Order: sequence, then C-alpha cells, then structure tokens
Amino acid sequence: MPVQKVNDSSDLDAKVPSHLQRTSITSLTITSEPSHRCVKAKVVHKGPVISCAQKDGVEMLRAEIREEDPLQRAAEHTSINVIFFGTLAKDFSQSARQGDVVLLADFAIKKSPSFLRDKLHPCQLEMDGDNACVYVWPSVAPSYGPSTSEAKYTYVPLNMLKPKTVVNVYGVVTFFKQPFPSKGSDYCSTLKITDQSDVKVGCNIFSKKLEDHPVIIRVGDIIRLHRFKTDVFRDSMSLLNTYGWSTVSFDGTVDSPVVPRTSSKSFHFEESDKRIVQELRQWAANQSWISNELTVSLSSVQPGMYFDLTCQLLAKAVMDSRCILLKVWDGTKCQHPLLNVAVASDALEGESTVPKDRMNLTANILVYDNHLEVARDLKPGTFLRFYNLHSLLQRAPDQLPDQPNHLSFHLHGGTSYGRGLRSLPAESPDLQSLKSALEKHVDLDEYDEVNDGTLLEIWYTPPEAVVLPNDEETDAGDTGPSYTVRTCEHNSQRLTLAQVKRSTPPLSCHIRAHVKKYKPQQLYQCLKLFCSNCKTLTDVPDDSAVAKVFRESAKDNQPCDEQWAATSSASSREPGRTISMHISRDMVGESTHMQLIFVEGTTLDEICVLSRDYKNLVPVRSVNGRMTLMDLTAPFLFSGDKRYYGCKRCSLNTFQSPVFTGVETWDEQAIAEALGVQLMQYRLLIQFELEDQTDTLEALLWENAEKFFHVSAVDASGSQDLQDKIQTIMDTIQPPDSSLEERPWLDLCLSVYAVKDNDRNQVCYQIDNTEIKEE
DNA sequence: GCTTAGGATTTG
Repeated sequence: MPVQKVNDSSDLDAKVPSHLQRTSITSLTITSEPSHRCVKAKVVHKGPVISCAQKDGVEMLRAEIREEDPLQRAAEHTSINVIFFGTLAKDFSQSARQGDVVLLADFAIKKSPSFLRDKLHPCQLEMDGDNACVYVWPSVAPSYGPSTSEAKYTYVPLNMLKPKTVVNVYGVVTFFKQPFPSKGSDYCSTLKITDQSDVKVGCNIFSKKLEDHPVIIRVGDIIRLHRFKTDVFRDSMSLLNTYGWSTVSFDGTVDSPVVPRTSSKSFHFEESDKRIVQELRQWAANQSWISNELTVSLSSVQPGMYFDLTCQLLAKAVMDSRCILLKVWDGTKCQHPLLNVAVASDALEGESTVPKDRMNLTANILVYDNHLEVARDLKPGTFLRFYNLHSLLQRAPDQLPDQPNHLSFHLHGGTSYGRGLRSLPAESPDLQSLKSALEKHVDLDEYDEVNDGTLLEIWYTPPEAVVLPNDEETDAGDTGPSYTVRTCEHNSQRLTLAQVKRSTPPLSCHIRAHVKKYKPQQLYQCLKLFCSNCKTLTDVPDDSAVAKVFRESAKDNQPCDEQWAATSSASSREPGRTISMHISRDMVGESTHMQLIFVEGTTLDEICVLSRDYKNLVPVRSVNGRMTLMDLTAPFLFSGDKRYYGCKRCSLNTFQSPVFTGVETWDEQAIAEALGVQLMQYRLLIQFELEDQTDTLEALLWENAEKFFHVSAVDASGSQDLQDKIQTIMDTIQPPDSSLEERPWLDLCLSVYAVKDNDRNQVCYQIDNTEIKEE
C-alpha cells in the first residue's frame, strides 16, 4: 500500500520509519544520497495522470510540493517537482489533493529537466517501484466523490490568454470540423470558440484516437479545454492540446440539462462547471451568430443549398472506391421530388426504402472521398448529422424532358466549411424531435416492404426469367380468404403483429391474423353485465345464485300491503308461502295496467313460468310489510325471455314511493327509472390471442363485439339460438383442436391504446370496425 | 516533450 492517509501532522511524523532521516527540500542536490531520507511538504500543484508514450504507456503524474517551514521562508528552492509512476501515480491522484501535506520516502533524486523553465528546483523527485511510499495528511476533512477530491481548475477568459502558456478555458463553439485525418499521424479537430469577451480563438486538437476528440454537434455547443497551450498565429491567439489535455463538451441549449459529453471515464466536474456552462449558454443565446442558425429539414430544403441535416440512416451501398450512397430520412416530406439512386438489392445494406421512396421521404446522399471512412462504419438505423451537405437538382435517368428535376444530395470531399458527418449520441437533444417525426410513419410497414422487396427482385430479374407468381409459388404466408371484413373508412396501412407491438399508442391500424386461442372457452361467459354509469363489468349471475335469492326472499313471507298497489294473493304448494301479485293503482284503468306486475313469494322457476304470460314481472319481497326490491344479485325484471339486472353500486333506493304515471310503454329502461334502478347493459367480451408470422398479441373484442357477430348481446342473453350462433362463428374462426394452417385468416381493424393501470401505462389492443362475413 | 492545421464550398 504505497499511499497511506493519516489523520494529523503528528501522525505523519510518527509514521516516519526510524531509519529515515527528514531532509529539507532546499538542501537536496543531485549528489544527495537519497536512501534513508524523506521530505515533508505541502502539495501546491497536482497534475492529471497521463500515459507516457516514451515509457511504453506507463502512467505518470507530476506534482509540485513546497516546504512550509517558517524558518526557511527566505530560502531558495523550497518547491520541487515530484513525478509519480505507475500505480503510485493513480493512487496519489485519488488520495491526495492540492493543499494536503505529504511525506515522501524512498524517492530517487534526478536532475530537473524543467529547471531552466520553471526555476523551481535543480532536482526532481521520482517515486517509483515498491519501496517508495507516500503518507498523506488531508488538509481538511476528507470528502467523497470525484468533484471535490481534486484541485479546482481555473479558467482563463479568452481575451486574457498570454502566448506560450498552458491554460484551461471554456468557450462556445462558433465553428468546427469533425475530426479528419491530418497529413501527420493523428486525426485533427479544428474549432473556433468564443466567450463573453467576444474574442474568437482558434483551436486544434490532435489525437490518434478518434474517441478522444470532443463531440461537437452544432455551433453553439460549449466546450471545456484542459491543458491547452496558447500561441499566436496570424496575429491572434490559438490553442493546441498539450500533455495531459482533456476536453468535455455540452449542448448549448439554454435550460437543457448540463450533461457532459466525454469519452473519459473519470473527469472533474462540479457545480461551478454547471454554472459556467449555463452562463455561456445564456450569453450565446443573444448573439446574432447563433440566433440566426436555422434548422433545415427535408421539407424545407431548397435546391443549391449547403446545409446541416439531422436524420436516420435507412440503408447504404458502396458505389465505388470514392463514393458511398447513404439513404436517409428525417420523417419530413420533401417539397421537390427526391432523386432515387437505383442500387441492386443485394448491394444494399439495410431495409428497403421503397415505401418511403414512394412518399418522397428518402434522401439519397452521395458521400465522397475523405468521408468514406466514417460512412463505411455506419449501421442502418443510426442517427446522423451531415454538415455542409449540398443539395442540387439532377435529372433522373428515366425522366421525361418536361418533368421536374430531382433533388440529390452530395457530401463532397474535403472539410471546408466543416463538411463532414457524424453519428449522434443517444442523449443528443435533436434526437427527440427527429424520433417523434419518424414515429408519425410507423404505418409504413414491413408488410409493404416484403411485397416491395419481391417487386424489387423481379425488377432486377431479366425479363425472360420473370415468373408471375401463382398460388403455389406465393409464400407470403398470409394469403387466402378472410372470414372477416373491415368496415372502417380510414385507410391505415397493414401492420404485422410485431410492428403493432412496437408502435406507440394511440393508433388505429389494420392487421391480418389467425385466432390462436380465445377466452372465455365457455362461451356463455362472454356475456357480461356492464354499468354505463360506474363502468362495472360483472358476469351474469348463474341460476343457482339467483334461485337462492328467491328462496331467501320467499321465506316466511307475509304479503306486503302498499297503498299504491292492488294485490291478489294465492297459497303456494309449500306451507307458509304465499304468492302475491301487485299492480299499481295508478295504472288501473289505463291500457298499460297489465304491463307491469310485481310478484312476491315465488321461486325462480315459478316466476319463469309466469313470465310466459305476463310482459314485465318485477320480483319483490316484504320487509316489515313494505314492498322492497330483491337483492340485486337477482334480476329486478323478468321480461319475456330476458332478465334485467340493476347495478348494485349505482341503483337508488326510491322504491318506497314509485311513480307509475305518464308512461305509455313500459320497457326495461322506463321500469328501471320508475324503480330507481340503474339498468345494467348486456355486453359481449372475448379476448383473442391473435397470431401472424411475426408475433402473437392479445386483443379484446368488446365495443365492436355485437357488430362483429351480428348478434345483440341482450338478445343473446335470452336466446339459445343466438348463443349457438356465436359458438358456430368461433368454431369457424378457431376450429377446436385445429392446427395453424387450418385456422382462417381474419382481416381486422385494430385500435392500440394506453390504459393507466396502477399508475403504469399499459398498452391494450381492441378489435374495431370488423364484422364476420356471413354467407 | 511539439509534425499534423491554422475554416473559407465539388465540380462526382
């Protein structure tokens, strides 16, 4: 453990092994015997860890330490450079910082190569190997995190730069070139930066490694340069990276998050950096050279322009040794017809662009010469920015003389005007608007691309080899008649299920799929009760539950006696149970008087028998002599074949004084209102597991279910025939025990929508605007 | 311990 921390100064002295002799820095000479000596001093400068090319990439760190013994204040050479090597350099970098007191032991004493320049000390100390050790007494309480463990950097305003000094600066980028190969051994980045002093300073960065170059995306980005050397070139100051250099860049948008862009894994960044970035952003926003920046999209590009384009790579093809074709889009439609550069499909890497070509969305960009190196490595799907892209009108090969010329794009060779291209980092702010523009076209689907791909292949096949596809040879896999027909009027593109799953709701689309499974398997369970008021959805109670309510209600009943009702009673076969029928006195004498009868004391079976002869029967029970509705688990109304239920949650208890006047025809709705019952609707609900070649997906048949089956849910509730009809349809579209091939295709219109479920957005699918074909 | 570039439209 070569670097150790101690708690105080005396601790530091106690750590000195007894064989070591404390030596003052001023007294060190090149001939001093280094062994058994140690020095104690304060760190006044700590450099970064750098990798030394001359020493096989070994890591090095330079620090300057100063002896602060008051007695020696007037003495010369109280400071000395210390070079740490290898792991010691890294350890020291992490453990010590400016202001700490350190004790160094077992160093080597070497001639200082910088003495003439820095006048510090004729010697320097070199800390290397296993013996050398360092004790550190932190100057203040230890702190945590990288932001405070290093010396604070000072930044020089750009108008204060002095020639031949090494500085740290901040600036707003006013011009830049993406890194390009220099004539020497490195890549070169060229930038011009400015700051609140309004002085513009040119800057060149040389590095063999592309990833070490700063990520500059647009004019207005902010860059921080550490350890850059100043010099005068053509009467103005310029900056060049020097040993231990680093750069960090930031987006320049006011109020956007301050996110450092760097390839470095560890770098110094603190609150003050954030403030500097925000101040520069604010200042730059009011400068004309930045506020005049305009964004050009494919929809706004004009012929002859040089402009920057943010886009996504769709496909690429090598044209020749000096030219690559990049097919891109930005989701906007060009006002001018876009030139399509025809490439054989086997030479094209990436998706077919045919559907997008057709909508004039694909820009064909020819990339030349020095830009090939970047273009070659790009993968389709990558988000890109082109700089100084040239748009020009060109005559298409097959173009008739009176047709308009087509717009083509060239990224010419060279780097003038910052010409170049780069892939965009994921957090780039341009990306959000680009992605949302692209998402507007999710309906340009693979289905079309499959077919268009087939067309393309045919296009490139010599005429004699063209074979018209017949049924056997067509293996798109989704042909054949559909058992359903879409009734929607919109003209959405057809998507595969995989595409549907990738899409962003809300969306309406068309699909072609089989039904792999469905729920409920017991189809009568697909009949549901739905309260349109509180949206409660429940199963229709089964007969045993309803019969139980009737039995309980009829137990020990005494016929109720209501002023508003005329009653007739009869004994049942069971002792102690009286069956009573009541009608409203209001209705006596009206034509409607037999339309609504209240029945008390029956079993479920008995009221079913009675309902053959009477139109509307409301089962009631007696509670302390007063007529009361039954528990709403049971139907509140028997009407012919149908039973109607009330919502337990929403029904009001207004039965005490029912009003039966002014109604011409008693239907379930009128009766529910008179009784203060919230009528529940019958609905059909089935969950399909849909399947195509790409994926499976669970979709509900709900709002559209009655239209789908051509069956009314309420009618089905009272009709075995209609229930059988639903069963037959289901057996057709999903024959029991069928294989995939035996299941027919369904053309479906599908709604994709988001539902909040426990505060999480869940995507749901519902079959819409689709009906079964009836022969 | 210091070459490269140091902005300034291809001509396909």
